[in-house]
Amino acid sequence: MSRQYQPVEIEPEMRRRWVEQGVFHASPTDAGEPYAVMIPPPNVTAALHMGHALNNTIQDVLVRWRRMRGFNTLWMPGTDHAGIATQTVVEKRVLHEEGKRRTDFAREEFVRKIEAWKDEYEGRITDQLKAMGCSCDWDRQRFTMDPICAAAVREAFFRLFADGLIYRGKRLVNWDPATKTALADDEVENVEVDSSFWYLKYPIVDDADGDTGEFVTVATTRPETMLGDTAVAMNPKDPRAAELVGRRVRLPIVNRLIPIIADDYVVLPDADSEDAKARYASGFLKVTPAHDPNDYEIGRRQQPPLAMVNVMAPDGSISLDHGWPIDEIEGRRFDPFLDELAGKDRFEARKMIVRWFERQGLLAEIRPYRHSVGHSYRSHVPIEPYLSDQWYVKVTDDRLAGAALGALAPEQTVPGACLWRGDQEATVGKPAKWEGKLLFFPSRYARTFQHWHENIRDWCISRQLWWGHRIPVWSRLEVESSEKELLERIKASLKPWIDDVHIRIESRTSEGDARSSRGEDERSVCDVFIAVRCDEPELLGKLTELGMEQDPDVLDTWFSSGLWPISTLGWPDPEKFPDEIPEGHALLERFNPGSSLCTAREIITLWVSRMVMFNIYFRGCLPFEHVFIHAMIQDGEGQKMSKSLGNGVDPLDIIHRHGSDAMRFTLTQMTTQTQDVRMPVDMVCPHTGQVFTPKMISLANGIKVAAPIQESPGKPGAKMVSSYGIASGKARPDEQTPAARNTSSKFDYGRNFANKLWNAVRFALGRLESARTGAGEPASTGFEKLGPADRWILGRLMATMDGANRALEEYQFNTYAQLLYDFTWGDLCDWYIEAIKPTMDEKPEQQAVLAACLDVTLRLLHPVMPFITEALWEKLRAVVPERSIPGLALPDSLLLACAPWPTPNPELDNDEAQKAFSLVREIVGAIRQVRTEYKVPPRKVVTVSAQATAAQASRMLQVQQLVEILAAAHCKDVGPRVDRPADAAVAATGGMQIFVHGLVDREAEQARLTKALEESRKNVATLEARLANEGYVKRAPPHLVEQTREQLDTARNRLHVIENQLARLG
RNA sequence: GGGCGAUUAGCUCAGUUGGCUAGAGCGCAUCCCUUACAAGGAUGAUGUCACAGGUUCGAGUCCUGUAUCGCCCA
Repeated sequence: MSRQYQPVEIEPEMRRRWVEQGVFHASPTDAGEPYAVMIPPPNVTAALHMGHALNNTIQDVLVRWRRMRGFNTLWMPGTDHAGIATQTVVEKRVLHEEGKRRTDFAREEFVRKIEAWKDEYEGRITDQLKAMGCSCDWDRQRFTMDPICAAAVREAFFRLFADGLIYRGKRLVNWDPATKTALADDEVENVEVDSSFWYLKYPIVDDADGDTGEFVTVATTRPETMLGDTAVAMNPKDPRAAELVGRRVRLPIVNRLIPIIADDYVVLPDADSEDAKARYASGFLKVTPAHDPNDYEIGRRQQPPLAMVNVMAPDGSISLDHGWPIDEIEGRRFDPFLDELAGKDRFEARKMIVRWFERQGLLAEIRPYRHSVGHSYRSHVPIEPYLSDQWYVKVTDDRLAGAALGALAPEQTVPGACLWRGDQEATVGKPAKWEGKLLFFPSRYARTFQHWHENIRDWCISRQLWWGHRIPVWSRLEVESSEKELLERIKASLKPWIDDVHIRIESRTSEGDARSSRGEDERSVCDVFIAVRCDEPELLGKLTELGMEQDPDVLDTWFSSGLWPISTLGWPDPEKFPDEIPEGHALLERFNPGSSLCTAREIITLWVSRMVMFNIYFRGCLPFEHVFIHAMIQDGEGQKMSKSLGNGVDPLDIIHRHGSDAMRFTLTQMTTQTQDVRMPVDMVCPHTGQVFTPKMISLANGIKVAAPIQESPGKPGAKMVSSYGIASGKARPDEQTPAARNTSSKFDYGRNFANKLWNAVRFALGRLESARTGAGEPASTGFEKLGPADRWILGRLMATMDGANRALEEYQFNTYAQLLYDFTWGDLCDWYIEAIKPTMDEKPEQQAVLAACLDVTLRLLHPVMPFITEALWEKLRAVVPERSIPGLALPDSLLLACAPWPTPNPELDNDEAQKAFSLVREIVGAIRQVRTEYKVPPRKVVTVSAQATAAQASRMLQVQQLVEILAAAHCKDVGPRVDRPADAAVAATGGMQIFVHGLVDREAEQARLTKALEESRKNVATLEARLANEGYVKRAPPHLVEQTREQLDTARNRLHVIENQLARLG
């Protein structure tokens, strides 16, 4: 064994063994209670960073722990296609490298490019996870767009469609004009923006449509949308309302006559209000139902509903071709200025319109205003509320959001809010098996979950993208006098597939449809929608034959990831995939419902919610019962590490320098109940190997990142590319300027620990081996002879086992790591091994205790440090084949990864032994202090004697040998009549006085004792004050008062000793 | 605007029903390459626990308010 732990020398070999033995492969027929964890599928836009390393380390700790405990454990791996994110990344790359846009390619051709990207990154991500030691069932790896997952998506869509939970709606969506797609509410980021309120004057007209010379002044932050105004609203409480409501204004430029209406939503102006909106309000609100969600609602509240006029093209430019009323266009009553506006970008149009109003004398005022504006999380341009046809899932239905609320554990549910009242159909009075079973760790996140579902809105699932699951709906516009006949006709032609299609016919007369105003024969035009659940070519051919076209849009990525816990197991029909899932339905039945989900908090709404709703709806059970929400890893600047920012650290960089176990241990130790860990990142110069802090730059959005190109700190003129440079595409590494790896000194913690463990085992095995070859005595003899140190370490071992179990049970990962660290380093290495060094060769029972300690330590550490423990396990087995000791069964196993998790035996924890060893530590500490202060060389044995009562002396005698070993001392006399030799320094403990002989520096002694005296006096005073407090003595728990009294006795004793000694010196 | 969280040693962070004379790692100081480990050992120094009130015999911990920072939702 090498003197230093070298991770590279063992990690690949250990990985090979696990795979060879099939340790990670779960079979539904295996024994044991099932334990299933579904990986949050990393998206394939980029490689993993430290946040993913944390996420997966935690999962692996849980999974390996359960596996060792005998659970039938499945950890399902896979990746997510991440529709918009991946498509955007590839679009950028293609534009950069080929100078071409997506639209320069055929759809299939471009999708193939994205697939190639996906293959590359799926491979890289898998390699990263494997390098980390993740014990996923790699035989079952899935991808959200592979055939198995695609089948689940089609089935889910089909069922929701058939059940009326998917509908098509012309609604205001969050439209991203840059990527030309709709976004879900949670894909919109709100950003504070400096803008203005513009005050526009609209002329009031009389009954003959002539201007009256009066005006109303509307206040708006978005003047460009005025083209789509269809009303001006006032608060009914506004004193001016009585006179104005019901009259009309002429919309400038457009010359549309629009009514003044009343609606409570309008804010009353109040110059002194605390509410900024009231300070800026004019009392008149321009109502643009097609371009503002609030106006949309106002429009719907009116009777009859207000007209909706869409004034923009999908790219955000002003357009008359996307829902402008046909009669207005034909009538051409508007100002010629409108022709100039057409085709202009919305922000350009804003400026032009403001100037136009100014020229016409219709601009009353401009006031600067700061407010938050929704931006696309992907393209970062402002969102345009936009009227368009989209598919929605009716998640507001009680069967979806309601069920999610019902799943939440009652003890984590805040009462009083609207709650799930039970599924009347399914459960006749009895709660479903999933009700009240969902628990969050830490519990406060249950509230985020609850709040989300109480305020949820229908989920827009269509995305105008090429990369994703194509919406499985075929449609055609039909002209038919009878819907019934139409339905029969279609049914007849699709007869062979009638179970796999669901036909819906919608008349085009639905309210709010702009097309209805074009004067088509309303009663005869209808949309035929056919949802298809299979992908049989004949059926699809038939649909084409019927003139049907498949919806060009794809589904929101979260639709497929919402199905992840069941799609990966083959739902709805695993038997269709005998190659991938030879077990058929058994797999799904065994591992769904699942067990634990580990994720970050921003995913609660995006993903956790949808998995819960879908799993309950489709399978009648939960996807998992526990949700553990872990920290977000930030960079040194306190910014979230993210794939898109490119400020992440590649786990492979850390593994390269520190080893996988070191990384895992450090991350686990960082995982506390509070959130967000800051990780300052350094760079490693590829030219010199030096570690340095990189030069940072600020991006336009204020984010700080490492500059793309960095100078070598050690080699003048030499340069390198930072990981941000690579991720952003701003620099590309070559031979002269290679890529630099990142590192962080945080991981030294784990690396040092791994090295400590390595050396402890290396030393112990060396000694055990030589002992074996000599005597060959069975390990389990001589247990009646166990000394205080042996009994003490066994007690500590039991406490550590117990604590580790409890910590893992409660998802307290840092506690688990800390307990093992303290035991291994503090107890085992610093004290026990040091204590037995001189004696263990002669004592088989001591050898056995040591071997048992090593065995248990390796088992307990395995979930967090799988590589090093597996490697050491092999060596331990070779030297000590039988490691059980009386009271502690430690069954052997070829591989540690599937060795049984040990059970603590309280009988091995002995209070007396703990006390005895405390005494050792106290005396040894006191002697070491004296040694240090007198600069006694470490190896030099000092002579000590002690003045002690008979009882103390007797206790001292029992541990005398340990004291001698650990303090490098020779104990001469202990007893009541032992006096301080003239040349001795005094080490005062709570109980007795210890004299360290041969140290004659009187002044040093005096200084030392004076200092100790002060400390001691302070201590006594504190304790006396506490006991002098009547309230404390009367009301504090008696055992605490008793304890304080004991402490005071000890402290006084010590004080007297010091006083005496000082007096004698003097 | 609503919600959640953070503020503890120079740095990064623990501190689970109030009992603390507030801890760890790194860093710092002194000594030691003692045949497990210098990625190590021994010893030591370092804190108005953000601020202001309150409850209590007792508050880093509970309550109220303030400030600063972060995240989520509208």
